[in-house]
Amino acid sequence: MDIHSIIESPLGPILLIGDGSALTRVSFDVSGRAGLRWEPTAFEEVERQFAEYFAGERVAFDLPLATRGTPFQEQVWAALDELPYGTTTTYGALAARVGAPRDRIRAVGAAVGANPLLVVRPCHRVVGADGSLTGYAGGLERKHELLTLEGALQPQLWSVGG
Amino acid sequence: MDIHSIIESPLGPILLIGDGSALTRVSFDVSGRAGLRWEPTAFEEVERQFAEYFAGERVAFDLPLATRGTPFQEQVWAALDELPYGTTTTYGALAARVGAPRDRIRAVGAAVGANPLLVVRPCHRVVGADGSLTGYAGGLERKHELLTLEGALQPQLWSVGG
DNA sequence: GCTGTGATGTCCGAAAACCGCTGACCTTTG
DNA sequence: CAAAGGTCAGCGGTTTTCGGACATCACAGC
Repeated sequence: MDIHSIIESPLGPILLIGDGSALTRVSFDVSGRAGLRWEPTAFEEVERQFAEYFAGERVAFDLPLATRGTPFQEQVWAALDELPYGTTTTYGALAARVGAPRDRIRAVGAAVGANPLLVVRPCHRVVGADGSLTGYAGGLERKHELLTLEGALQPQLWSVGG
Repeated sequence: MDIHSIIESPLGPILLIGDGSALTRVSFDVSGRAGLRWEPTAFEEVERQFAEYFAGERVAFDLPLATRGTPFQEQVWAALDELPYGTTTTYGALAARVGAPRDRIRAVGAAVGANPLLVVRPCHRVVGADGSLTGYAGGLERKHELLTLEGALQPQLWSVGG
């Protein structure tokens, strides 16, 4: 049975789920934790790193992670892990990075959308080809706030995210 | 990763599979153990009880079991566990026992056929309405020998089994 | 008796339908 | 001309649907 905890953040409560030795999910949707054991003490290190991140004092997470996806998803997620703090890239550039032809871009988008580790695995750093914030599991508003925190948004883009 | 072993019996080699704490499969088909760790010492107690059973000195197994099936299958398998040594029942009677109407008898047969724990979970004690041995994952001959060992076969039925 | 046949429930695998955090193109609009 | 909005192609994943296979049994016909 997996364990979970909920921590507070400037963007609202965050649900953390783990398998006892690694983090398996990070979500802004705190529902859907049926059958999980409540064990907040197991997430103290995670909570500390999140606090530092939201304070602008941490640019990368250093935590044991364990996620499971299809080979294609794992490939895309691995590429996500290499996006530096404070930068953005496009779905098209990400596709090129994993060697996917132009016609698989949308599949890449779906894989990004399936990312189970919000914030920690920075899928929020992927934007549309024209710089627009196209989608985010935690809501576009949170994507906007995360990128603002990281200083990745150009002023003129603020109006685009509208 | 699951573990396995193979033991010898009067009916030929038997494949045992376990999850480390319970028995998950017993089969006369020793193929299909790819990716399983060979760990015979973990099955010493199982082997002992099998030896006693085949020597006619044991009428019931007492082992930790762990099998997974659909709710319907679990229901049928639970009924199997209550069939006493040396007796037989019919698919129809078994169906009635789990509260299944006449029209589900064939489904009960399929569930019996999906039993992953041969011998231990005595699916060999289920015969046709007319006493014929209709089917067995280990082959009808072995079903016949098991029932003979248990003294459950009437002399006139020998000819039925062929 | 022996054989053939039909009425059914469950399960599995294959196939198909459907949905997405896209991007390029085209049309419309001001 | 620029910007906004609609359309569409193409792919991976997930869910749904569908068809067939059965460790049956009763009955009819021979």
